[in-house]
Amino acid sequence: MDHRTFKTEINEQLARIAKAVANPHRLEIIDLLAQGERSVDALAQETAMSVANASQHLQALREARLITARKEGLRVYYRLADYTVYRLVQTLREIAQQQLAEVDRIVNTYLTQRASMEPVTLNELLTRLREPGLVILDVRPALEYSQGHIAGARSIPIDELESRLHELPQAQEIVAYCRGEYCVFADEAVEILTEHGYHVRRLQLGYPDWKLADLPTETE
Amino acid sequence: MDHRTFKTEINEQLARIAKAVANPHRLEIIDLLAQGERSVDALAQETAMSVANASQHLQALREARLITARKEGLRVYYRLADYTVYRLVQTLREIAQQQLAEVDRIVNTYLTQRASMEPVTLNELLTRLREPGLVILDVRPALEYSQGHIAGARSIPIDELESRLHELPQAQEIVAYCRGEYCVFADEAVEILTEHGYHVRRLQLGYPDWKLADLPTETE
DNA sequence: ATACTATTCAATTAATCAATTGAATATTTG
DNA sequence: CAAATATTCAATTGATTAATTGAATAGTAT
Repeated sequence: MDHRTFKTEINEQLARIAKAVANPHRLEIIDLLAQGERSVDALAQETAMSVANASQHLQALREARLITARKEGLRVYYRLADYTVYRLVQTLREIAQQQLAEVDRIVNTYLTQRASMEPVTLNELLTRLREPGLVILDVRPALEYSQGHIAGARSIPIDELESRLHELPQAQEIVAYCRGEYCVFADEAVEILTEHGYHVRRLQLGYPDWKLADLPTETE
Repeated sequence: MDHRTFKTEINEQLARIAKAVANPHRLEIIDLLAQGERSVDALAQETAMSVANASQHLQALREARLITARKEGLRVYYRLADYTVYRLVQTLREIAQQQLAEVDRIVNTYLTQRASMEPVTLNELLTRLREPGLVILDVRPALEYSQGHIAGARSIPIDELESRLHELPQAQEIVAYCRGEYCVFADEAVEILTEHGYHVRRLQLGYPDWKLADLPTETE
């Protein structure tokens, strides 16, 4: 029994997964794929990378079996190999938040309104899902909403919010959410809605966290 | 509001944590530190690295704020900066097991008896903690046992087990555990004890998983 | 058939990472 | 004090990673 070799080989497999996510672009790609399947050029655009570079990063994730692909015509669509792959991002996020002062500094620098907003926890929203006076507002792009969203949520993509305010009843409380803890769409929605006199709060996490917690979702 | 920059900076911090654990030696170091604080030369020995190399890897973990150090005389002792850092290893392990066929292949190659042994889950052991006929056997080195162990466990380090069999009542059921899912001490203990007619099963995970689940622990 | 398009592949270059080496630093002992 | 020791530091070397570039491949439309 060669323990040393066993240990080494096992830890090499664990490191293989860690290496695959040890790059900021690849983390962002996983985050986007957790919203729903995406083509290479869509991912490239969203992450401000060249198609060739995005493709290389996707091959790295694929080598580690974290994503899978299907081809349709000219396009290749990627998705998470298993939804639990998103747990890698979650755990990294939680540990980084806990251990790195830089995370707070970055959040406080860019999201200056967050300190004054009490977010809604997943659990709180779960208990209020059937509340008649509550609007759950998904401000991600409509495609993402249709691929999966919190049960009962309605969709107004952030870039349409200003022009579609009239669709939202001012008497109701709104919980806005988007892609995850570091997605800014919901922060922007809270700002806009607050300026227009709405009672609105941001959901603390995002759709992938909700889904991964096996809470009620819908697709369109 | 520069979303692109915010996204990039946040993901760089997440990647910083991932990079720190994206090395097999560093994963093993975290695993060992989860058993309790350790000096550099002890870590170097256990991981079959030079002291200089171990020290370099420790500096990498330290840069990512995953470990902390205290000095005592000539020696520097390292520990996890927070016990939840072990969650990185747990998550990587779970995703690797789920996504990489290589993990099963490696385990089946080196731990050939595992397929025929039904392990005890943490939950099952928790419900049986006060069972009078059950012996919980910690087969890690005695130092690790003293730094922290499952409440009510007794210690016989694996390298002393053959010579101390007489201390174990053959009429009782034994649950053996060690450092974690890929620690082989408990497998070896099961083999030895089974050969000698004991009724013994391995705990599925190890002490750090037990501790991280906030289940009852003791120190000596 | 040609032209266009989405993606991958492979090569190149620069940056980063890992192991080793030996010196430097700090502590302990006789 | 000198000698021994545990660890870190810094430099070197070789390996790996990331971005870019342009060619190759496969699919679609005319």
